[in-house]
Amino acid sequence: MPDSIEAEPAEPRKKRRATPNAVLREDSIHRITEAAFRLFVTRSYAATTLQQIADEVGMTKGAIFFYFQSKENLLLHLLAVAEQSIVTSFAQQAEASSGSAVERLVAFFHHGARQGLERPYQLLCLIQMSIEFSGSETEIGRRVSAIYDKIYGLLAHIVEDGQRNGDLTDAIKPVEFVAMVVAMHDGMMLEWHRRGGRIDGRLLVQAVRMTVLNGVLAQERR
Amino acid sequence: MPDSIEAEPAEPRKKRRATPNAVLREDSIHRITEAAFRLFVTRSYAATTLQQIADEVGMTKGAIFFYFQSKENLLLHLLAVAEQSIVTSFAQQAEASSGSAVERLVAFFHHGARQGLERPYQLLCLIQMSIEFSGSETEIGRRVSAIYDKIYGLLAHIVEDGQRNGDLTDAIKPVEFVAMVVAMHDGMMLEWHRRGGRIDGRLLVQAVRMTVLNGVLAQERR
Amino acid sequence: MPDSIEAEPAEPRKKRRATPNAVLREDSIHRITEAAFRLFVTRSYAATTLQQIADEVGMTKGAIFFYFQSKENLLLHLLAVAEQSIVTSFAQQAEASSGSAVERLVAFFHHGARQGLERPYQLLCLIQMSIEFSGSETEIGRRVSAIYDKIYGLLAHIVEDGQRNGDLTDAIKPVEFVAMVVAMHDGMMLEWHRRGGRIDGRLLVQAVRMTVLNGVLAQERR
Amino acid sequence: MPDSIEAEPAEPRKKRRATPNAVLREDSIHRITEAAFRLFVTRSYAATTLQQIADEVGMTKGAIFFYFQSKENLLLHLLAVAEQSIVTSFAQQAEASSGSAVERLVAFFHHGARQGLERPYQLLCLIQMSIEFSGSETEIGRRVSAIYDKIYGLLAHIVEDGQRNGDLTDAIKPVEFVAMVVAMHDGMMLEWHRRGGRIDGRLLVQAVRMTVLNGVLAQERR
DNA sequence: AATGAATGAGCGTTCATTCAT
DNA sequence: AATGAATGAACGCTCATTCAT
Repeated sequence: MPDSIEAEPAEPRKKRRATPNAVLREDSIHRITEAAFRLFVTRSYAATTLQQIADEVGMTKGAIFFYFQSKENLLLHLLAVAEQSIVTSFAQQAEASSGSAVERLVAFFHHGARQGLERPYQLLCLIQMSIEFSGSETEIGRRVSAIYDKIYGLLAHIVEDGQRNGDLTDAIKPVEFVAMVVAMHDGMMLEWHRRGGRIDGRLLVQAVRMTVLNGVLAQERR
Repeated sequence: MPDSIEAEPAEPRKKRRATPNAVLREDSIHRITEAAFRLFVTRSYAATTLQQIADEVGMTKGAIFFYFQSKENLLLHLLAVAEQSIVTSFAQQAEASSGSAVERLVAFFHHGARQGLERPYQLLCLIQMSIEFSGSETEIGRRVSAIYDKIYGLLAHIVEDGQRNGDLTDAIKPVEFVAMVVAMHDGMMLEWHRRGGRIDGRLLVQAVRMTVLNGVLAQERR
Repeated sequence: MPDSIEAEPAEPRKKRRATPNAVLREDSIHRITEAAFRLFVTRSYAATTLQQIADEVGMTKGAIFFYFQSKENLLLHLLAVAEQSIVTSFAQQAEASSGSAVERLVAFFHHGARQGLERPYQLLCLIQMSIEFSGSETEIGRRVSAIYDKIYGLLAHIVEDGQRNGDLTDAIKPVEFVAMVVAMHDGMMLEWHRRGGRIDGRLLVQAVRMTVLNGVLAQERR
Repeated sequence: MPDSIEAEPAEPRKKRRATPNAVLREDSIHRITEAAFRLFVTRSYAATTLQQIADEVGMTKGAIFFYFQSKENLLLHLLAVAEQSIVTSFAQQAEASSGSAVERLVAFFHHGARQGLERPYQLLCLIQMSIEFSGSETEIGRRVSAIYDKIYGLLAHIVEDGQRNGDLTDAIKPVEFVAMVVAMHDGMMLEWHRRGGRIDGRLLVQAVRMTVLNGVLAQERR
């Protein structure tokens, strides 16, 4: 049950006993969430209708409004879920790690790759919305920005450490370094999605990792 | 007049010489095209209304229908323009080039960067639509795929040359190599757009180019 | 417990004595009734949702359906309550009265004023619904008309008596006389409600009563 | 053409020549306005759907949105029209009048009665909305309040004059006096509407006027 | 006695599109 | 060459209503 970790939408007015109702509730929320992740990623938020989501899960639009109070709120829920299972979990891992900066950067790519394979739509949802709402002064725009700022912050920390220790080349300034790392990470995910599975995700990750570490020049030419 | 090269929409009812009318016509098409590029990129195709485009250029929706016969057709026109000024021009340059594979790959990044700076919305439009319509079985989806296949083909050619010559490491298979190059290129553009100008485009390009060439490891650690 | 005299909705499944349950039942019905009176008057029937009523009394919509079987039925209940406490009580009083026609007309205004002060929403509900459903061929429309016909009948009786006895001027025909009395009575209540308490109800009643009795011309000008 | 005096909704973006289009425009606006007046009065604003209005005028809902941008805006337009043809015209008349206070009060009733006979739905719309939105903190609520305040002001002026001159009894305070006049005026209109034409409007007006002037007591009883 | 889940009809609104002028 | 009027399908959303528990 990878998704809907700690789903927190629309608290019911009263206590939540472990009744069949509570189970039904969690299940419905989970199914709507899953369907929304997939559709928002494959057709964009604006082009996805609630009817499509409802059809997918075999409910009516009304059911979606019962659990989430609006389309926007549904997306905000998805963002919270995705942030939790992707960003937060990486943050915890990065904090706990005692590896070098390079190891932690590689871990970032691996973490992304693993998430991308296990719950591709969560990661892609984050990326997709960061494009669809980039710079938009809506609540969603602000939420997405906040999530990305968190990622930037985590990576900046690692990069500064690495440059201080001499693990990473000083030739690139931290801000651009971080931007580049995110660019490669997101670009990789999008390219994988664009190819619609007609490319081996693992090989792509490997290619990106090798390139980031060593560059593309053949050994002898350096 | 960088945009609207080879505008082919809405044949005028009578053949026209370079009358004032024809000039007005070109100008109207050009203005609509520019506005559409910008809006489709910043708000996505689905979320942009023809009214917004019409407002932007001071015309009515009817005028857009007069020149382009549908919203979809307008986007197809944008794709043709973008393909022309970005892909085709790169193809010609790559063909003419006598440099090494690495030099030609670097040229790809530089070409993208130059386009990104000169007409950011054209390049971003291509990328954005490749996401918004990835895998969609519409005419637009097919058109976008065709353009990307063209890019993949051009790059594959360069990479194979490079690996044959020993310019590029053999450690990565051509398909994934190309995917990686496109991923980095597009990721870079998106990250630049995401930051909304709060990052220096030139520095970002430089960071990506250096990393692609040499990797991130400090010299002594290799 | 002024409201909900003769509550007749939703017969309980089993005959109940005055058990705690029956008390709870009466209390719930009473609270729903009160809230509905207030909301139907202040926001109109059409614009009031059952959710708003439910929120007001701290129950769920389901509870309302348990006691009253539909929104329409809830309003019919309100009308019955209002008719009982306003029209019927006035009828009894008018019947028992041995005063002159004028005294009984004044009593009508005073009765209305007293009801208006004690349970303003019941009286206003009647008036409001007579406007909202005037001439509508629904059950509610017919119910409201019946209530008003009862009022017209009572007043017509008094007026005819008064004109026969010479208490009231013959210059006005009974039907229009009654219409005028009701118009003034209801208009007064509405004006008081429109002013939202920013006017002294007692002074307004006094002004209307004096005018109805003596007119507005200063004594010496008559 | 009683309604739509100076209709000012949705200014077209460009110049308005006296083309057939402009005529069409005025006609469509006029027909929608008329239908809306009637339906909002007979079924209330909340209970009237735009579909009903569209059906009435043989257009689609979209046409209503083309001219008025929302249901609320349509009502605001109605209020502006009604204010113009009822309140403003009375204000001009009252200003120009050189009669006594009593004559001007009678003129108020006659003005209302004439409006009520010529364009009953405009006057009733004002009254109806003053009930439906009384005290509501919406734009409509504020607009309606402003209109009523204007009426209160006009009448207060007349009453104060009258009491100063001794035309009107001093026994009633101006504020309550005005409230009473409005109450009788509106109550009369509502009663007439409530009876749905089953009563002679002229006789009702006469009854109210006589009562207001002389009261209901027979001459000899005073 | 009352709830929470879910429905379905219909609402106000949007928007690509058509067409007479 | 371009507009303004109008459409119709579909959208996000609301709400009275049903029902198992």
